[in-house]
Amino acid sequence: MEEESLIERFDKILTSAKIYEYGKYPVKGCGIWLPYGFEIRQRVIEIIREVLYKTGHKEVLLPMLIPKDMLEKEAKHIAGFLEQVYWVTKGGTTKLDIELALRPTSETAMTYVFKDRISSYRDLPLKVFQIVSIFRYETEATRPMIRVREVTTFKEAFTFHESREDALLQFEEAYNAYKEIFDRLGIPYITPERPAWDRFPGAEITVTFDTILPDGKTLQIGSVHYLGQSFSKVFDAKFMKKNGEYDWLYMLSYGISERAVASLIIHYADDTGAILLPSIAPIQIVIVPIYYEYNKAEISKYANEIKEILEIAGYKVILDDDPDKTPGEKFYEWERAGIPIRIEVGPKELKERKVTIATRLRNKSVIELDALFKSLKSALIEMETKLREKIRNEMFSRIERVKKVSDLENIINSGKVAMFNICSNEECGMHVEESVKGTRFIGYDAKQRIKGFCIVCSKETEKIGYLAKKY
RNA sequence: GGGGUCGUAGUUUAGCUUGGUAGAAUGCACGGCUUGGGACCGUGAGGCCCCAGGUUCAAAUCCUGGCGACCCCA
Repeated sequence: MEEESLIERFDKILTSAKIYEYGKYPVKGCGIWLPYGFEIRQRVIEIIREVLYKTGHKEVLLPMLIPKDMLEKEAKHIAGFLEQVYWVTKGGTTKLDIELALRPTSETAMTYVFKDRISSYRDLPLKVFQIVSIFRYETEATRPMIRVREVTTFKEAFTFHESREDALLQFEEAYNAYKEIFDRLGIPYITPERPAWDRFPGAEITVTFDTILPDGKTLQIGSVHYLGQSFSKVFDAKFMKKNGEYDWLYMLSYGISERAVASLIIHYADDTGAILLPSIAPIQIVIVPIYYEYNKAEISKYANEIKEILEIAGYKVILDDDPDKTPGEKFYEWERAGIPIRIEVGPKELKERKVTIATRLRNKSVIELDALFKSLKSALIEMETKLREKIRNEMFSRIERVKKVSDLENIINSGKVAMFNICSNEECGMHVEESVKGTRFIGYDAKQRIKGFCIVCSKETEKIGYLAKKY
């Protein structure tokens, strides 16, 4: 029998935990967020928003339709997207004079809108973002949540600056904001700076956040682009400097999509299903009462009592008192959904004023009701730290240091990402990429420096590069 | 973009080779009995067999095209 692929496994979790439905709605590359998945998505968005608000970004909302001439202004940009744009060509039966694109990304619309709202350096810097659907007619194989034609959750930020230096300072800030977001989400990552041939169309610098999935393939979960003046020049987006001269705006754009949710679910899972970090889980605790006919009322009362005190303490808790399901069935159901803590209360607990606490990692203990808060707190903290550390260690163990080009293939084939010294000569990067089929030179580590010699040309270098298979 | 595998009930699937309009498990509804790790018994609903053509007296089954899913390769 064929081994189950990572994507099939992922899809099963999405389905069995009732997070997301994919492959059923009759439009290729479109998924359905189910209520529970929507809540997880909301939690992720909440964290993204919080970090962006905190760092001075304002939220806006622009139209989804972009006129053809607007989208086509920046030549490299449109060239990069040409084959992936959905076009609205008719209104009813009337053919449109100017065709409208469903936004594949919003650089052009943002530049158009904000050029008239910025007239002086005093208006700068300006930092905005929106969370919207974007559309890309993917020609490659689509995949649930990680390669879709309607990206339903695209957080795209745009910033405008008076100088390259100022924009590059913001680049650092954006990088740090993204670090904070992914750190809080518990998604480990590497941050390569993309080689010239693999940059975002229209960008001068592209740094991405990539996570390495359990099969050794990387998934890009975030990106930061320095756009320079490429968009502001074609839209003639000028501002007046302090000295009275005009200059075009310097711009950045950076994005995160629902791939953040996907990587969470892929990283945090076991054979039973999803495992959610207590800090992310929409529901942290589920109470399962175990009652018999003779004591149903008492158990129910006890369970409700516990629920109330947990709610007052600020936990997100539900009581599953469905009389038609057995406790065992509930155990499995909530474990599949990834709820961190389950509390079981039955006659034994009632009699001694105790509760049973079971974690998603299947540690069970019986404790006094009086000790509930203390035990819960430590159980949640322990889960949170242990899980995060485990996932982080697992991801970094999928990176292998390589010294020779001839070793690359073995490393890649063993399901790992290769890491090596490499110089900034583009040809060396291309050579690495071509040395193992199906791989991409994903770039030069944006931060990490190690003294060594270029894996290709042996020139002395401090740069670190990565070769990987990509999703 | 190229190749492979596949598409039957909400889900997982049998049937396809050798044509005769479909069976199961699970889920769902109702009733009963139950409840400490996916209980059990009974009853019931649920299928344009992915779509469109073609071959045939007859197509889930054979042929062609399309749509969609998964995998591998560029």
